[in-house]
Amino acid sequence: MSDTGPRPSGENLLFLTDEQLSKGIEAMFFAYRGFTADPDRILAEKGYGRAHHRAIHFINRSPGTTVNNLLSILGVTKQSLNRVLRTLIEDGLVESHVGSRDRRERNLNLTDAGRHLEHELSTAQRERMRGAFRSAGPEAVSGFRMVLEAMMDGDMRRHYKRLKESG
Amino acid sequence: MSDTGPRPSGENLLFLTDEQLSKGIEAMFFAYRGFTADPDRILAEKGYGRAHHRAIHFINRSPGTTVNNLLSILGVTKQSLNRVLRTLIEDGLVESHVGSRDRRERNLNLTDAGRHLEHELSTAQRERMRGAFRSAGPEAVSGFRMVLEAMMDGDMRRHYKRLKESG
DNA sequence: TTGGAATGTCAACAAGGCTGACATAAAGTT
DNA sequence: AACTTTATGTCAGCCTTGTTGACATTCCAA
Repeated sequence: MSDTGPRPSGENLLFLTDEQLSKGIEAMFFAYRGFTADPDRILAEKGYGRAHHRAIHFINRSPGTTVNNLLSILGVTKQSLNRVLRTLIEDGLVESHVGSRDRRERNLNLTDAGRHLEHELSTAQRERMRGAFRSAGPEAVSGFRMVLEAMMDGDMRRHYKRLKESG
Repeated sequence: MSDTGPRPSGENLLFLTDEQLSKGIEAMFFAYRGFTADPDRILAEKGYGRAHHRAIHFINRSPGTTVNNLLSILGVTKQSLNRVLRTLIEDGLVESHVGSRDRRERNLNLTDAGRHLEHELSTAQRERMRGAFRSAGPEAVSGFRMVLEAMMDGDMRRHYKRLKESG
């Protein structure tokens, strides 16, 4: 269970030692820090946190989305999300309108101010991603996405693919 | 700044649209959720959180490490780390010994119980990583690591490489 | 011996998770 | 029409994990 030497996977000739896997784990940990670092700085200036960023990101990505859909993407409780949404609506970054087909629902959209902050955040994060993609090269980018997609839970992969197609 | 069509990078012929970069961003977000899901379940059963996991992981990776080194790897305040370390020491998962060269320092090590929990956590996380690596293939794994390494901040990349070499 | 570094501890606070309970409106079902 | 379910919002309270600030201790080094 915890031998250290290399061994064949038997499936596709991949030799995956615990050591190699641990390096992948540490790579994820350190990279995620970099991934969030730039938006975190911008958010901190304005008194927001990562939770606000996530809400803004996915509302921007699926304009008119409902609270329930956002809940299932973000994987938090409605109380948590509601606290964040309330401040964003109060601050005039997000608009909430009663749904047209189903009036129990709320359709969420960014205001101009919301789109402005979204752009600021996503630009910073994209620049980091662009730098990483450029320095690693196109083949690496494809591998990066394949591994990440394979690492997702089923529900999250569903959301990911849906957004990928719609985008 | 926000045009949508493809455009040349001019450096290595990579065409990186904002859309492609956004997909990379979402891939990171959803994949990180999967990355932490299995350890989170185990930790929750035992009343610990991710902060405990991180401490246990890096103490295991660098036995005898000091508090200061851990602080710089984890990027939190000593008060935050200390709270976590205190519970781990009280629970008998971590040992803290006065340093030999410098007796102001504390050398941190896992106890047998600590190693046991570490193994349980890392096995779960490695299995997820192994599955992702296998399904994506060896070239994808190499690309995955290149992109992640390029995404890190300088300090984190230093820590990452040091651990990679020592491992 | 004095200054600074490494560590630990106390207190207070905030963000952002969580659960549970309850309210309301709208839609669906019988 | 009556009832149930769904979508949302809200209140209260709790936990983890981050923060800052203040202060004590220990001990290396100049």
